[in-house]
Amino acid sequence: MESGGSRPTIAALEAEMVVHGKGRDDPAREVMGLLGDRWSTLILLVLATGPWRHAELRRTLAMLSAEQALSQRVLTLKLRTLERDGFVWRRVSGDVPPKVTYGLTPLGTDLHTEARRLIDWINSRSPAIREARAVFDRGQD
Amino acid sequence: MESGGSRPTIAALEAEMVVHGKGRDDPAREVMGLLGDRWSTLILLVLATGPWRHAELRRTLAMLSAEQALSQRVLTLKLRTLERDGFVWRRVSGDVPPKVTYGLTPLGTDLHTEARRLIDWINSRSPAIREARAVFDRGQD
DNA sequence: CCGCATCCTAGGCGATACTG
DNA sequence: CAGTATCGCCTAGGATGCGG
Repeated sequence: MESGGSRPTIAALEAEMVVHGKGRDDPAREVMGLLGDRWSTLILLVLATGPWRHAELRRTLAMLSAEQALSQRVLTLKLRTLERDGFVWRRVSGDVPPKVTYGLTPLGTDLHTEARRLIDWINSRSPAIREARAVFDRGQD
Repeated sequence: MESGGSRPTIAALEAEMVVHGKGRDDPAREVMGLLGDRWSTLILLVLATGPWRHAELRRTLAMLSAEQALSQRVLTLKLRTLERDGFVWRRVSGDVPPKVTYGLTPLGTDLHTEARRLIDWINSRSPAIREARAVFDRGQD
């Protein structure tokens, strides 16, 4: 395996591969993708305060995002993914009209805590990031 | 503001809004989106070992991802975004053929460290996540 | 070798309408 | 109220060819 990008560093990288995950269905890649999407981190943020019903959760998310609301369909999709991975639980009571409640599992609470650590770090660096952008844009004319 | 989803918890949420970021151009949301994409975390991983040239970096990324290589175009796009936000530097020497080298800035090194913390946590929980998926899929027939 | 322009496809996500 | 189906937009990102 020494024809392409052989380097002393390649050995270290191969050791890291396991950590990072290679496949497309790897939890690490998928969960990172989840946290990077439009709504999931915000959903975790709201559910961290306790259980919410679908419609109420949707209104609150719209309020917090200060943009337009997410569609009913998308909220269902996001919650379904979160539930599938074990971060969110779902409880149904009543039939018509249905009454569905969502909340964080212990695993979901932990995920929220971990994600918040990273988000807080990014926010702490946002002045530096904004400055870098300004410099970059100035150099690009 | 008391008609929609008013709750005791809404006050706590509004306090968090600032942390989480409201706008579309907020660094927190954008960087999380970056880390959630197909290649950026892997690029950080490789560049953490030292500076790399474009083509060599591309080959290595392809190797590590165990899938097909990312296109030249996409690598350039990703590196440009990373550079724009101050995580990556870019140095050109030579004209034809050009010789371009990329590496992590101190800020980029820190980002990699922070992101790794979250990725490591996810990996530590991947058995639980896989198990949740299995249970979920079984309940969905 | 590297970057750019062009073209194309898959998927994320919003809007709307309909069922139980 | 909650979920699903259908639609259509828009962006991420892959393939290819050109030019410096």
